[in-house]
Amino acid sequence: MIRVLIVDDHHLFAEGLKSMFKPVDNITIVAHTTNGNSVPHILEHEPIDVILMDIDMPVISGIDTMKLITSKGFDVPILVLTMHQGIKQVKAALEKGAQGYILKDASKSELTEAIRTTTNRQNYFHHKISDQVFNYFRGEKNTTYTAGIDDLTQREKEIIKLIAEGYNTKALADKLNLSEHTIKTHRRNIRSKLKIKTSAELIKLALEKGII
Amino acid sequence: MIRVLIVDDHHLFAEGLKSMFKPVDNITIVAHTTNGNSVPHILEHEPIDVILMDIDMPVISGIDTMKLITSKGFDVPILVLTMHQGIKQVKAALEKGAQGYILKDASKSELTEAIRTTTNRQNYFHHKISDQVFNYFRGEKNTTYTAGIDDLTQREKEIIKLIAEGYNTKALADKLNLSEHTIKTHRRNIRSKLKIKTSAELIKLALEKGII
DNA sequence: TTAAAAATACCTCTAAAGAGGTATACAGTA
DNA sequence: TACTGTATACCTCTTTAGAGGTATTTTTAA
Repeated sequence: MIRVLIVDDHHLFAEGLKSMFKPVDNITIVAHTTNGNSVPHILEHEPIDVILMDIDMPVISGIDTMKLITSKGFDVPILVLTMHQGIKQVKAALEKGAQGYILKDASKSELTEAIRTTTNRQNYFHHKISDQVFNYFRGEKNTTYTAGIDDLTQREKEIIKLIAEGYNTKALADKLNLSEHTIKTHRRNIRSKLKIKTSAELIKLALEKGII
Repeated sequence: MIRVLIVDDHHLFAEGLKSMFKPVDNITIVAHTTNGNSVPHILEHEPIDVILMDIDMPVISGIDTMKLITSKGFDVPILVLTMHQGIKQVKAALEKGAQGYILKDASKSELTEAIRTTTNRQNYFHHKISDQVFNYFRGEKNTTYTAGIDDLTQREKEIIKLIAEGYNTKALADKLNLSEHTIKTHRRNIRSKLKIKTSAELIKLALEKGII
């Protein structure tokens, strides 16, 4: 019997899945949480074969939850189950070690197959996803997309967070007790590292990549 | 036995609900469609006590589906079941004659109660919704920081998406074949509606609230 | 301990955003 | 019909961001 943990803020969805799987499917939902932060605790007390992970959740995102799980030393295959089919989310999930990616408009049989496949440490990608990934890598020279994000310093990340809150250069200088020149230099370095031109782009990237 | 029709583009969600209700609940999902346009046909051939209606669907929206149902002369109570808790969607649903409104993060018992209540032609509103409606009619400034988001027009949302991609005013004007003046006006209206000052804030809000 | 990385700071200049105003055309609705 | 919301467009003005330099101090890692 495959023991599944669901991490999803939508109760109904989780309850629905719980009811959907019968003993004959050899799949059972043993736990459900709406808060990714509680996942390590669950993993300590309950044997879990695979995690069904939503991405878009209020307290902590699925991506961050995956980071948390890895940092705590757990090694459980994660099947991302979400509505989002954006290439950026897919990529972020892959980078954080997701074993599979399936959309919420999939059928039961597809989900069953996905759970079985990922539990066995094999990759599963819904056809809608794999098509996108294929096209993406076909159109991309080199994956410079994440390039730079890991180069960001703590100070730079701190500034990004404040920019997202609406701080401008002057306000940042006041807040951090720095000169506006310094802030400008930081902002320039950030733009340069991430290869973007506007703060709007910056915040989008930062949110998608979990910098914020 | 309450006979339910689900209109939702997410297969898994519908299948989950189908499995969730047991005979003892006195509720049964007799039909499921992902396309609102097929609802009249289903209603002609199948006795339905209540419709579970999603709002955000690709071919035809839940709101438009409700209009369609009414225009064809059908009189079936509709329980809106969606992720959106924006006052605008709630308002639109109410205007189109929805009997109830419940969110996808509700529990099974809440959904069961909602189905029973709406089937009996009584209104059901999830507490998160009724709170919002109450505040709205009291004329309160949206203390929940969803302020203004539901007031955004399609054009404004389109522009927000492009801003997040790094388009500046001039690039937007080119892309949308508008004058820079028009773009500036749109940007100003967006900032005004969302009560923010920078594009960075805008994108953060937009991503968090699912506008993008 | 020295070299590299990070954080700090200053300079000039142009491009863009933001804040204020007003106004017309058009669609849908009461 | 009149009203409302939306989209469109133009005007001026100030503030901010962005792009290009260079350079010092502090921290961290080799």
